[in-house]
Amino acid sequence: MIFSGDLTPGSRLPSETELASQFGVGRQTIREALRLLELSGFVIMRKGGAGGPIIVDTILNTLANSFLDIFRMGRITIDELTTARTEIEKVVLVYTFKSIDESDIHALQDNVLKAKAKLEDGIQAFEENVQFHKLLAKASKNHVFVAVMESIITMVAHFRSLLGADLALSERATLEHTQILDALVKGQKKLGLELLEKHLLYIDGRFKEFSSEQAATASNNDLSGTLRPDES
Amino acid sequence: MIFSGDLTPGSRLPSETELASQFGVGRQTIREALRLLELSGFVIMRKGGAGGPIIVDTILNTLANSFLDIFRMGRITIDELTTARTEIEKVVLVYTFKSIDESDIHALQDNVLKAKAKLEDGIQAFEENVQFHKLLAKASKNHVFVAVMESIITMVAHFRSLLGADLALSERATLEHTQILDALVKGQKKLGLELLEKHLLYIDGRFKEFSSEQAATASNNDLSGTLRPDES
DNA sequence: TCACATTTGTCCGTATGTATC
DNA sequence: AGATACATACGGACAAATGTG
Repeated sequence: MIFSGDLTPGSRLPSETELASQFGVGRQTIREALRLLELSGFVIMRKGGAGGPIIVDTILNTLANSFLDIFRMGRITIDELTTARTEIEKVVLVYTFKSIDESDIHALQDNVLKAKAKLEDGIQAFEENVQFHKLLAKASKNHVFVAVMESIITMVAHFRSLLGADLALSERATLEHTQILDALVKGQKKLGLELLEKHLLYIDGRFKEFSSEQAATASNNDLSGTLRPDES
Repeated sequence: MIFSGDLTPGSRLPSETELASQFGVGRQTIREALRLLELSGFVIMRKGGAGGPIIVDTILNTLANSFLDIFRMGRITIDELTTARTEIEKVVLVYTFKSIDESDIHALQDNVLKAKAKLEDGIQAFEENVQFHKLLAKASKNHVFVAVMESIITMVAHFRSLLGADLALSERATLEHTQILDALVKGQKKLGLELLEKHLLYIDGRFKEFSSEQAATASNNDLSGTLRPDES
């Protein structure tokens, strides 16, 4: 029913006990089935009066968390990550140039404005800097690109968050985002691609510096993090 | 412990009852925790004497299933899928040319030989044709590319399996795989890229024919499939 | 602010099917 | 072929959380 669209986000399923009697099985069986749906990103469980299993759509989150698991297992090096990110984002940007529309541009402009406001207050615009690239992918209007980029960017953001704050980095990133957005608005495809490549090259360079510094100081084993960090 | 490498595939965890008493919780709580690990691709549950929760590594499978969920929800059109597949695979092939080694070539040769053997017997080499592209990605030696391509190819294969058998298509695919492999062996990068592009263009064209034919005949709603089809 | 109904979260005990030795 | 170990499933019960009146 979820696949066919009969159940859309916001719909509320019957309670566990009701589902159990409807299907003629025990509550534990229903619970594990609901747990599967929850982990697949199709429902969330809310306690209390108006609670119960509620249809949601957090599959992109689930997908990104799967990628994060691979990263956390140490099977992906920072070099592999940045290489793949750069190559794929370049390809996606070509389609973004083809398909971008007014609302995309507005969202991107809003993003850099918010980032600049934060920087004015002396705090780094980490979330906005990450979000900028997700918005770029969305503007390509290809859901596969969106899903892939969302996952890769999430891994990059996870790695970035492991390295403390860096106001200067966020400032430079925001500036370069502004330039890329400007090229997008003006339809300067070649310039936009060059700017993106330079931008990613710089960011990746800083990442590699960071990771070698970190490797030199301590053996950060990242066991403090939860398994499912952010279900926003 | 899985992330840090203390638990590697093949390790066996204590039984549910033992884990429950170790952590001071009930069995159902342990069961749901194990279910989470199972769905995340970290363990499988085996019944019987030497059974119990066993550490495995099927995260790529979990990842691909997440993508499949998005596809099944109808959020990805066949056009978006083939476009993204073509663009990303072209990028990956560049890295495959850089990093391919003897064992990769051997695996690819083995693949086309098996495919030809099947075709000789008059049966289509569906699995081998799919596997060829996964092997190409593996030869890039970039785990992000591997994960992304594995997922995309799985979606393509899922869609392909919805359209009945087609011996001629499999024959042509195998032939073109042979040519691409030949270019790889000889290091003819430009030729290889051209061959891949032509190959994907043809396959995608057939897919679009198929899907328009299908749309004309019946409203296939794909509800017969299981939620978690292949946990090989 | 307080009580109440609803629903999930967790627990225990028990029974059964099943794979392995 | 039988014993064993284990997951799977059921029913009943209570605690905790959450929204409503």
